[in-house]
Amino acid sequence: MNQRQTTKKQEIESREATLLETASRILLAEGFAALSMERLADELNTAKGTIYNHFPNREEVLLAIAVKAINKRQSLFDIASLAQRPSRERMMAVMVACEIYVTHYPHYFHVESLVRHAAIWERCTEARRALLQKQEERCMGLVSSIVRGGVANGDLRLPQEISPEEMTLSLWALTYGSYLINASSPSLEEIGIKSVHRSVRLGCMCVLDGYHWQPIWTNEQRNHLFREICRDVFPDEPAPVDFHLLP
Amino acid sequence: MNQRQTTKKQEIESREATLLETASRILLAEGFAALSMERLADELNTAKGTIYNHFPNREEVLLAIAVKAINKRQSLFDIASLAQRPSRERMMAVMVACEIYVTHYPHYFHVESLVRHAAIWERCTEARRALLQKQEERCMGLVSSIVRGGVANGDLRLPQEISPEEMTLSLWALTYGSYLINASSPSLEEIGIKSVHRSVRLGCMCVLDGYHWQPIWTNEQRNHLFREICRDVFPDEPAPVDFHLLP
DNA sequence: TAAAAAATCTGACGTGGCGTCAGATAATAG
DNA sequence: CTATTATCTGACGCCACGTCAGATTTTTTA
Repeated sequence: MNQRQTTKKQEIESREATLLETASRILLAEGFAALSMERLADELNTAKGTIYNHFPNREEVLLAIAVKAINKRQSLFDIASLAQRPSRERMMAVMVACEIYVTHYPHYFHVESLVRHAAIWERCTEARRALLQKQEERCMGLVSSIVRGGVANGDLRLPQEISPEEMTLSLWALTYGSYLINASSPSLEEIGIKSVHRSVRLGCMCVLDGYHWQPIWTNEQRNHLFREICRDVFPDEPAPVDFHLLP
Repeated sequence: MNQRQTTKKQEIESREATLLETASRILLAEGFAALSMERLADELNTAKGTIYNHFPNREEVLLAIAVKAINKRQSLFDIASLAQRPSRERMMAVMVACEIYVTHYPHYFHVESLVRHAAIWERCTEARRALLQKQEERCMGLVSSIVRGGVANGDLRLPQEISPEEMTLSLWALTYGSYLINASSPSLEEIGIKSVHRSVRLGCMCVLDGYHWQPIWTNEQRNHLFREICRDVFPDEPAPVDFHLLP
């Protein structure tokens, strides 16, 4: 009896997981427009009403995927910030984490940005939105902690008027902005940008150097460390394509 | 006869303008969801079919607004890059242009980012998309030209491996990314970011300083120049709120 | 100026997806 | 084995999209 009870609950729970996987697959293969509740119900061999038992509307399904996405991102950031390395290398590990995320989980990145649009955001429940916000803040917090760590042990002397959070925002904006622009302007390469990844790396390095975060590396050192971090800090993730920082 | 001909054509043309104004108004006041073709037809006292004579679908109306938006942005960039000032000040003028754009034409900024999403982008005609792309590239080009100018007269010595376009991308990504994050995370201020404008200014300055673009300014000089540029280069635009760069 | 031709406008119509809900079915309790 | 509760179902009402045959207006032609 008790066994059956859990069996039923498990069935419902596992359906939710399958549902999100199916939705992700459709989204990745055919885009947002193709993701209809009818379609989802069909593919899951269930009725539309059942889907609505799990999510109050279509947008909320998206948000649920976005939550999975940010959890993945957070786990990558966690690994990066726990690396036993000097502060600046930990920061580089976060950069590597971003690159892995964007390269190997592009649909996650896509959903994360999609879900931020008012048309979608506004239709979601406060509860799930809070979930996303909290994780977002936690990700930012992890990066800010690395900055704080750098300040604490003297690798970095942040100007009085700049908080660690503001430095984090700069780096995140640079990264996020670059990948968004890249996603929507396929012609970037035609106008002199060889690789977005390369640009993001150079841009972030410039900001870190700009604030004199020690040690300042040569290009050779950067490349070497980049590969080392891919290998040692993220042994379980396939390494992102290694565009050389040097030409 | 000829007079009448032009009269009719003018009517159609002016309708298109009214249409876009009405659409902008709805969009600004009630968001994308509220912008339906029915609604547009109603407000213009015309039939739905007539709207479809102008635009093949709803998304294309958005894109048309985005084209107006980017034209505005381009005109601001034009003014900035034509200023009779040292290269680095011209670059700061572009930063001011961005701030004016985001502050005083927020709906334009919003539409520009909205239109980039695949769900909308894909449904638009190639012709109009090309229009937007071209203007986008022109805006990037204006900024790259300022970088080139700085290199040409020795204010800036760009590292071998970095093209002017890559530097432009960094600055643009930092700006665009920051404002997007700000738009979708109203809680930024709670986590230590006093003002996005301030963060963007500091971030861009850090990049410019990072590449040693001369002259390097003190905070006082930055603030002073910022106000001067608002006043002298953009006398026709209301100045953006002047958050001090210093605390 | 009047009739014919062309351009433009119109709104009813077909379509498709959203979200609901009364009734059917299955699970659990007594 | 029956009653109660939980879950599932799919037909339904609704709304907005985009179309198109026919009405209306404008332009051309004679």
